Amino acid sequence: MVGRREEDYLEAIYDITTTKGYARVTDIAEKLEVKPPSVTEMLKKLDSKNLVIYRKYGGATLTEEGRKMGEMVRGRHNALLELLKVLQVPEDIADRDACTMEHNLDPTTIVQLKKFISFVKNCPKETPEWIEHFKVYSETGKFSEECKK
Amino acid sequence: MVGRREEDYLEAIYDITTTKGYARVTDIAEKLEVKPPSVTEMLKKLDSKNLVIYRKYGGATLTEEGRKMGEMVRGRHNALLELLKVLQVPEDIADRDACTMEHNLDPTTIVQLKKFISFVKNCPKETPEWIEHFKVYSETGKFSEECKK
DNA sequence: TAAAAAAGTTAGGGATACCTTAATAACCTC
DNA sequence: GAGGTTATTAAGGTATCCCTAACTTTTTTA
Repeated sequence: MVGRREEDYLEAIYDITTTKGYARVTDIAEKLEVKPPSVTEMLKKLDSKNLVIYRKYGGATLTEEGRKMGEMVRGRHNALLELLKVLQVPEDIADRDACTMEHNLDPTTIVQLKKFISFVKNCPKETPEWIEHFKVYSETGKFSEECKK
Repeated sequence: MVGRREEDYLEAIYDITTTKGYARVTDIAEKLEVKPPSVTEMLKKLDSKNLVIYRKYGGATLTEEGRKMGEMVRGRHNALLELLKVLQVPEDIADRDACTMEHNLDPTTIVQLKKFISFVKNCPKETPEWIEHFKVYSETGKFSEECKK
C-alpha cells in the first residue's frame, strides 16, 4: 500500500528527475515545502518498498516500479488538471485541486477521465461546440441561442 | 478548520437526520462503519465546534451551522457523483470516488462543477448530443460519424 | 415494575502518518 | 585541509482516528 504522501514524493522525484536528470534531497524538500529530514525519512521508506534507490548522501533514483508509479501519478494529475480546465476552473486553482483529488481514485475513474480528456482533445471539430456553450453558460448562466438549435 | 472525517460525520448525520428525523449514535456508527465510542468522541468534538448539539444519551442534532455544512458536503458529493456519471464511471465506483474527492476542494472548483452539471442537466436538448458521442467514444474508442459533422 | 437487553459512555490505549529542531557527519571546492 | 553546503540522526511532537473492556443509562418486556 502506498499512501498519499508517498505518492506526492514519487511524483516530485519523477518530475525533478525528468527535468534535471537527478533528484537531491534539497530539490525534493523545496518542491514539497518540507524540511530535509522529512525527505530523508521518506526516502528510506520508499527504498524499503523498492520504489526508490536511496543511498546516503547519494540522492534519490526511482526504481523501475517507482518510475512507473511516479509517471502514473503525474498522468493522473494531468488528467484531473485538464478536466478542471474543461470545467473552466482557473489554472492555479485547478492545479492545486488536482493535487487534492489525485489520491485514492479508482482506476476505472481515472480511465474514464482520461477518455473524456482525449474525447475533448481529439474531437474532429476544432473545439467541440458544447465547450464553447459551456463557457457561455459558465459566465452568464444562460444557454446561448445556438445551443438550443 | 473542519477535517475530512469531521465532514464525513456531518454528512452522515445530515443524511440520517433527513431520512429518519433523528440520528442516534448507533446509526452513525453503522453508516460510517466504526464503533460507537468513536462516534461519541467525534460528537463531542463537533459539539465543541458548535456544529452539533450533543447531549449524553441524547443522540446528535445538527446546529444551524452544522446543518449548512452537512448539506454543503452532501451537495458536493452529489455534484461529484453526477460528474463521474457523465464520465461513464459505474455508479458504485462513482459513489466511492466521490467520497474520496469530496474533501478539500476549492470552492471555485465546486462552483464550476455544479455549473457543469446543471449545464448538462438543463441543456435545452434532451440529452446533449456530445454526451451520446462520448458514450460511444468511451466504449469503442472511436468518434461516431455524426460527431464529425 | 423489576430485571434483562440494548444503547451509550468512559477510560485507557494504540497506530499511522507526517513534520520539526538541534546536533552531527559527509562532501565538495578553493 | 578548512569552510561552506548538503544530508543524516536523534529525539520528539502533533493531529487524526480507531479500538477493547468495563461501566452506566435507557428502553423494553415479561
